[in-house]
Amino acid sequence: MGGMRRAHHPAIEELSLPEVMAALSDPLRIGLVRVLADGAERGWGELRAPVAKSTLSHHLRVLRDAGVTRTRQEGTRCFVTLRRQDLDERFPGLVGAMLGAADAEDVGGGVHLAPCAGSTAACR
Amino acid sequence: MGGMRRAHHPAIEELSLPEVMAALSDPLRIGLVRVLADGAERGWGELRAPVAKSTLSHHLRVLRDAGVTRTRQEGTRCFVTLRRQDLDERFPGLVGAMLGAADAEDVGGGVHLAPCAGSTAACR
DNA sequence: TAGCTTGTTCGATATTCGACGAACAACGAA
DNA sequence: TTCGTTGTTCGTCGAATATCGAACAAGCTA
Repeated sequence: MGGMRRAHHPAIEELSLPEVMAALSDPLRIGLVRVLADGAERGWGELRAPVAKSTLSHHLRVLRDAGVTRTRQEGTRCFVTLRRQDLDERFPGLVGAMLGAADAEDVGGGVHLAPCAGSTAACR
Repeated sequence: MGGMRRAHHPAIEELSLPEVMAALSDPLRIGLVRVLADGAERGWGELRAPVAKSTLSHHLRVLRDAGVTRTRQEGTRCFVTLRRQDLDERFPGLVGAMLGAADAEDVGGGVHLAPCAGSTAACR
């Protein structure tokens, strides 16, 4: 894909509380985190949100730079996961509390997974 | 004091997760919340932060508008409290987790209380 | 090699945010 | 009434953010 020379993923000790809070203060990004909350790895293209492709890319970058998600590249496509364990280690309970509140009021409900034409392993 | 016609305090049901997260994503504001974390009401003038008075007022307004703090006016001065109970009711565990993380890395350490020349009831 | 797919990056806007000093308003005190 | 105190609001600036469409780059595929 594009100029993604190598996505930077901050180490656990580099996670910054204000930066993580800021990353989690946008409805769309909260929606993305909710979609990833079950711990499963999701394909970039599986993610659906009511914004342009470049905007979605931007938000995923903010989450990645803050250390909230991890992006793995395989061939020409990307897979995203929530860094739940790292976050819980550094900021115990924070993500869980945020997710609980977000679910309760359906924050970022516009984000969801592609209808995933229920075939075999196509949807991972 | 100034044009503060009537500070608006959102009701519990009006609290917005993204807005609260945003309010808690600034180091200085996190510092203010930490200072108020013991539940005690603090005088505005007691609060010390390495910014201009107008900037401090701005940050306190952001916290108030988001529903994080409550401001009470008595005569010519203001008293601020953390709306811990309301926040916990709406977003269980969120503030606690944030405070735990903030304490661990001393986020907003530049904010503190005035040396409070240890007299009688002068402090509060 | 030529083309297709998949994300990223590049401008270009429009908006918001943090910070400051100065002016202002409300209240108590002299 | 005239001050002094206490915060808020205003106007301004530079930096950051959200969004979009277009261009681009890296890897499959034909």
